[in-house]
Amino acid sequence: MKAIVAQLVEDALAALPDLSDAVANLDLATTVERTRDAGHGDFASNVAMRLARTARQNPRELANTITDCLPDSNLVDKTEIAGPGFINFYLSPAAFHTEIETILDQGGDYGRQAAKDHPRILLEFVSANPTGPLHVGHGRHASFGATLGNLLEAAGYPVQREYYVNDAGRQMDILGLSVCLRWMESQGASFAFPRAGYRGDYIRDIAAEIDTSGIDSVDTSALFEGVPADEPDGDKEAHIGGLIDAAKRTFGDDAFGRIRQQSLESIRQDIEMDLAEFGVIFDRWYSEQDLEKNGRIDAALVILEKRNMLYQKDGATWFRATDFGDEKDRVVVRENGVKTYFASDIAYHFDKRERGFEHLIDILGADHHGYVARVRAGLSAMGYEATDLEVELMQFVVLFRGKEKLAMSTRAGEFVTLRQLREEVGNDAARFFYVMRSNDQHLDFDLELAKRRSTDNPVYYIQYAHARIASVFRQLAEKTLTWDPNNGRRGLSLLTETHEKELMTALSRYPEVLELAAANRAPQHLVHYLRDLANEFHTYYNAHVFIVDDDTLRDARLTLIAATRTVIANGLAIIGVSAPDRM
RNA sequence: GCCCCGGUAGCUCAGUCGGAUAGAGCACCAGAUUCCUAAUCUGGGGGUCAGAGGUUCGAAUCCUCUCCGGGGCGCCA
Repeated sequence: MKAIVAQLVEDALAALPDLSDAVANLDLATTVERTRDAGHGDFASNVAMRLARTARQNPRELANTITDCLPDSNLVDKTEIAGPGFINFYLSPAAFHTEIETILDQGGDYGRQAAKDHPRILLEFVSANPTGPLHVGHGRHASFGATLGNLLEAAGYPVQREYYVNDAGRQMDILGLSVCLRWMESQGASFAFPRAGYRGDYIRDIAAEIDTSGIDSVDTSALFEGVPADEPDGDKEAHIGGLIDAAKRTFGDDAFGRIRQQSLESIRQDIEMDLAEFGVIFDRWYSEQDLEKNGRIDAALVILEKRNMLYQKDGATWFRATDFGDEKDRVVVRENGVKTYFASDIAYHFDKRERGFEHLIDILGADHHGYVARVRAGLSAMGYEATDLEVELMQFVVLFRGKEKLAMSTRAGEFVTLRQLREEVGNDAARFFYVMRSNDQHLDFDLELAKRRSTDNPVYYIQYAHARIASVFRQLAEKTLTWDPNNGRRGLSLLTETHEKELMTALSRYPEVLELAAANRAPQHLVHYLRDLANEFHTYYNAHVFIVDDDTLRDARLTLIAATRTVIANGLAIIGVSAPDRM
């Protein structure tokens, strides 16, 4: 709808050749906006003020000139010049009626833009290490990422959702060892579990179900002999490192490797199932092990070497990150010959780009912000643009139960898992609450509020609007009446109540909200919009009876609320929240 | 020390590319409610947009500095 007004302004300016220079460096789409105050009409343009300086004209006079050149349109009732030089547009009722018809015609597609071919977007999110179940922080990443993916698709972009599985490296060895040790305990062995091991109960569960043949006959003394002391007397990293070496030696690389793979695969599958239950589906699970196996990390290092981006120092191989704006050079191969995590990440991001994705979006925890510059540097050094990579940083989640803040200690295994949260408040409330706030705002997640079945709870309030509309149609049937949509369309001009006009205005904003939320990577705009829309509907419901005796007025009102139901359902679908017909 | 994010009503937060009188929910106060769902509704009070300077027709928004809170600055991942 905004586009209609913007087009009128553009046409008017085209008829004013004297202004063409000034117009040239102005993005006209940005000069039209919704008014905040109905007293200013439906849309306002600040184009005259924006052009006034370069055109060296008084803004109000300029606004007058532009208004005179506006083409006639049956969608605009009148225009006014107001304030310092705003042009206010008052749209005709027909403009809103057309929009209602568009909603009904397009249904689930209403608000979506035409599919574009470019840029192809690769959206990577969650990517939690497969060392344990997802916790509430990951839930925010999952909800935000899934919603952003939906928003970008609604904006017409081709999107692939990807989960990068950090299934290589030392922490996988620590996982494998933790499982071995828990299994040995289950067989009656007794020893101090390493401080740096994974201590959660899920490790015992894995130990109970996987194939541990190969470590059956090992006695603990052989494993712990000669291993450096654990904390507090010694160093926990050295201790667990010694245990890993001992385990590989005594069990054999094959047996240990098998346990490690089974353990991580068990956790990875659990994560995938957890996310699927949460409505978060990935197109691809990209394994770091595969990256290494396929030689892509070495290949990336060769390219960097050829481009003279690497050098040796202190026995390690360094990448010249400072040449690309990072604050220091970074190690890619350690003195011990082991490649760093950063080396695989260069290779991974290069690979994303090589697979034809022109725009890469990573959703990362705010604690990873220091990492962004070097990944960008890597991408630049590999011959792509640093700006090809966009990073959205997520701030942390703090759980509340009413006023009480829930302590969460990952170390002690006391963290709340995503699964526990979902079970307590339900998927809908969880998906909704997680995207309620801007990603760069800390999120206070109130479990009590999320569970409440009253209008205090925004997700409830919005779903209730949807269910209420369905209920009205059930009432209609009970009264043995039917809705005639065509008659309703013809009768839309009967909808002249303030509440009806406000509801129509709110509905017509939906495509603009979607576009804005996608462009700004800001799902909270959609959340706020849906709450506003639900509020407009509930207010209307409370003020007027829909099922009236007059056939045409009744059909028209039912047409309006049917359109409302469609928009609420579409918006909730983007967030991943159900739109129930009954509650 | 350097880097990132935040600071807007009592609380939790929106505020688009600079736009007209600063927005919502909760809480609070006052009313209403024989009615398609009380699983409520209507109205009201409440602001030094952290502070100071700058840019301009116009600043919560952009720039500079300061203060406060969170996070990050590994041959960890």
